Amino acid sequence: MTVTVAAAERLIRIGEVARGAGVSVRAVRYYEQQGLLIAERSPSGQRLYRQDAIALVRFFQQMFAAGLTSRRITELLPCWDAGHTDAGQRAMLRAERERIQAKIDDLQAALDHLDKVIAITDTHP
Amino acid sequence: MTVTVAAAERLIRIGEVARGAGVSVRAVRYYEQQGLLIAERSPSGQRLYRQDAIALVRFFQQMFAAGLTSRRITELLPCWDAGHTDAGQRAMLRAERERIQAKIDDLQAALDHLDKVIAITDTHP
DNA sequence: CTTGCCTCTGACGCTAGCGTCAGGTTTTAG
DNA sequence: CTAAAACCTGACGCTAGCGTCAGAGGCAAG
Repeated sequence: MTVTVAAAERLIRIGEVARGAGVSVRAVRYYEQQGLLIAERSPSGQRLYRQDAIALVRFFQQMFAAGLTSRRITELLPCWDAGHTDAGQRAMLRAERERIQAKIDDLQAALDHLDKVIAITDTHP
Repeated sequence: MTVTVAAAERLIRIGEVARGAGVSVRAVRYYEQQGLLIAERSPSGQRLYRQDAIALVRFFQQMFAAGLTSRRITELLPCWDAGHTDAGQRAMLRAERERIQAKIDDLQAALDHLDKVIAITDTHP
């Protein structure tokens, strides 16, 4: 039989989350407003986060950079921190994966294009 | 001695440009407003383009997808269709190149991240 | 001539992820 | 105790690449 002793995790405030993840405080509040990041509240109303919130915010940034909306991220969060995933969510994961791959290909093509221009302008000053 | 006979190029109207490049008519007008695409005008005021305008619009789309603004594209256009490039423009070209490469790397990291999640949700339904 | 499609010039709307003030409370350092 | 720093809730602003409607003119076909 296993006894779980809750290891009284140290909670951090919004400023620490923001600095830790390299975003603004405003951004973190925005994530909460969008339902991405639920925070506990201190008696006085201040937001309290667990340390892994920092990693989570970094993850949000990465997904934003990949072109996902906050809406999509909320829909996919269950795949992330819970074991529960239904068929629809797995399909969405794959769809986003394909979108990102296509975007990478587009960017690579643009890069090749630019490189050709650079080669011309360098040999042809 | 060479005599150049101007091969009376057939000019096309905005609709044909838009359909050819797969964008909206509104988009083409917007490009003109941003100084990306200069058009002749018919006596009645309609825009007239050369056929290579289609390829140019496709190029704009590619650069937009790569994260360049219309402003940047106008600044870099001289590198493109003229032989004239100064040091500043070549530096900007390289800077944009680096931005795109960094973006590709970020997207690849996001893709790898998503793939790990997909692997977990697939083996762990 | 008129029907129907294309084009024109404004000009306002939209989205998404925040930035940025305003005005007030809370926590912390000295 | 007090001042600074951090936090709170609204709420408006911003950017960029268009979408979209309004109202009016242009152009080939039948």
